[in-house]
Amino acid sequence: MGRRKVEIKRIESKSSQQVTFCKRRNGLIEKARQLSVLCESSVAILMVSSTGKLYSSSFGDSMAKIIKRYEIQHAAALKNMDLAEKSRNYLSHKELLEIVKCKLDEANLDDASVESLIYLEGQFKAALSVTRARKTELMWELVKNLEEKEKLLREENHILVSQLAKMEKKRLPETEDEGAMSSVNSYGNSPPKTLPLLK
Amino acid sequence: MGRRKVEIKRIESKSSQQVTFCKRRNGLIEKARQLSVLCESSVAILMVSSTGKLYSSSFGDSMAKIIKRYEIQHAAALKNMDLAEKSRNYLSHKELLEIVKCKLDEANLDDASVESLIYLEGQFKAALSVTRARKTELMWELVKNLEEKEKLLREENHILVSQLAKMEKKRLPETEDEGAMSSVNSYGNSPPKTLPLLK
DNA sequence: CGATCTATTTATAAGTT
DNA sequence: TAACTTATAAATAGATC
Repeated sequence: MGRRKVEIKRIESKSSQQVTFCKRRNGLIEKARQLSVLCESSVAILMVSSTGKLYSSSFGDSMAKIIKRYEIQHAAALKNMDLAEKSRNYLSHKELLEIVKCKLDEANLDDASVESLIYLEGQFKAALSVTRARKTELMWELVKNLEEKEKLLREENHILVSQLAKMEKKRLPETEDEGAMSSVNSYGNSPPKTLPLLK
Repeated sequence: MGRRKVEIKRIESKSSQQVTFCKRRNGLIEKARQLSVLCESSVAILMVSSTGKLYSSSFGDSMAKIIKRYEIQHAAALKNMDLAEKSRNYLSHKELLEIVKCKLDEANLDDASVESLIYLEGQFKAALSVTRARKTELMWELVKNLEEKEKLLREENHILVSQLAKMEKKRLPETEDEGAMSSVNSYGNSPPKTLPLLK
């Protein structure tokens, strides 16, 4: 669209290239703006000229947000893998980085303010440990249950031992044998069929 | 450039909006490609539709490289600002990381390790996971121990109940009382002082 | 719906200042 | 060199299939 048709191939003349870059760069940005407005969408454009200069613009959301969005999407495939496991399997720097970025983004979608890297680290660890914390919690419940059972069983045992000792004494009153089973408390004579302890 | 002029403002009809998004998105991408080829430059475009779907394309360099370029540049602009002030101004974690990376660069870590901070963080997290795994492991040991104890205590109980039953019978041979404690196996007459079960 | 067509608008290459 | 002009290519809105 100009005085004559141009082939889409490298422009040899550096100055023409520069002019065209400038014109088309502006055109691209305007098109992006229009797309954003017309279609209620976010658009980000990054351009690096042949001389290495960077141009960027975004519409709708901020550049940071759009890029973050991209990275979340991009890392989505990796995010569910267990970090430690990946580590053990000799993850490359790049892959590990992807996972880490993803986790950070997950932990930080609302752009909360931060004061230090330690805070960030804390956020990160917290996010990481939610699932594990639940697992630990359940395990603790299990352990406590078992400990309770153990205590009850020991009590029951103790009572039984006492009863046995008493009966032994009745049968053989001369025995002075005591030791570990020296009973403390006595119960009624009828042997308990089952102590109402376990389930 | 169509049958009639359109104002650049939100398209009300969702379906028209969708059609326009699709057409102009393709147009934008083609323009980006042309700019890249004509002017030997790199161009990246990210678009998020109103329905939240992400579209991206890049020409020249890879998306990752272009974004990294942007982030480094962006961080460079931030690196001289006061950290605390930036914090107050709702710096995102990502931006903070950029600053830190910059600082690391300044501190002249060699160029290849621009990402070393994030990498280290990843490593750190991996280490954390390992620690958690160890904790879990120990907990499982604990659980298994407790379960073993429980089993042994139940056995012991069972034996004690049997013994009591036998003695009861000896004293009151006429009793036909049985029930839950009806014993199965018998032991020697001497009551066990302590069964060698626990610790 | 999505692809294709075409009347128009828009972008821009080259020319001009 | 950059800004303005203009002839023309390209993009696309709405229609049609």
